[in-house]
Amino acid sequence: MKHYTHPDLSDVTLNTAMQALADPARVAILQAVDRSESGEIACNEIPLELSKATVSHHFETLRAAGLIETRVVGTKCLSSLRRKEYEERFPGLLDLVLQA
Amino acid sequence: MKHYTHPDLSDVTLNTAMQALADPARVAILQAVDRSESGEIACNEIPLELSKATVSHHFETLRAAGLIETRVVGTKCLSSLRRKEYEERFPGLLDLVLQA
DNA sequence: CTCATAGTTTGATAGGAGTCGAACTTACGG
DNA sequence: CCGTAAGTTCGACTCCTATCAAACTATGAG
Repeated sequence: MKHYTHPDLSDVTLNTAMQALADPARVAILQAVDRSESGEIACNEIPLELSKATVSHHFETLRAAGLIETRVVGTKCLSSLRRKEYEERFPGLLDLVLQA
Repeated sequence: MKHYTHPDLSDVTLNTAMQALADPARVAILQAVDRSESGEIACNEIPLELSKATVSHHFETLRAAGLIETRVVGTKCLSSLRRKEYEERFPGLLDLVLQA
């Protein structure tokens, strides 16, 4: 379907991270992924009343900020948190937003 | 000159905090305050090439996000970090941006 | 009192970001 | 092979934000 690119976290600046986390919709997505059974979630499983286009855009932003990684499964694409790597890059930050 | 209002940190949302920290100029201001000798800094002592109006606006944003507090001394207004309170409200967050 | 200094306020402007509908692409299922 | 479902891309629109110049306010210095 598409090959997603995931940045090396050493290339992600604090500013990029902050901008990605400065939108309530994106934080809600991260929390939804966190609370999901499998740790993975598809775009259309997001508990937000937003259009497909908008959700897709938010996922792209989160991906570019190194917060999530996405793999293709059939017609779906499942996203999960890059929890461990992110903790090393920005200690405490991800937990802060997940527990908000 | 003016009476500055400082929010109760329990009223500051994570989103407000993130938005305030999502601008490089504001992070630079926080770092400048942090690195200052006295722990306080005036608007015109900021190492940024921005107009007075813009700097004033950034200080207001930081104040509204509970990151700094400002006191009036003569014609100057000196701002300092609300370090301890912020650490209680959003553990690790301020240190993260100061050390970036 | 007068002037210079520090910040704020007020428009005004330009750029960016979130949003959507619609068209497109890819994959699975019958 | 055709239809449906999941995401992406594109173009357009709106709103928010960073920015500045200029006018204003208030304080201290001479």
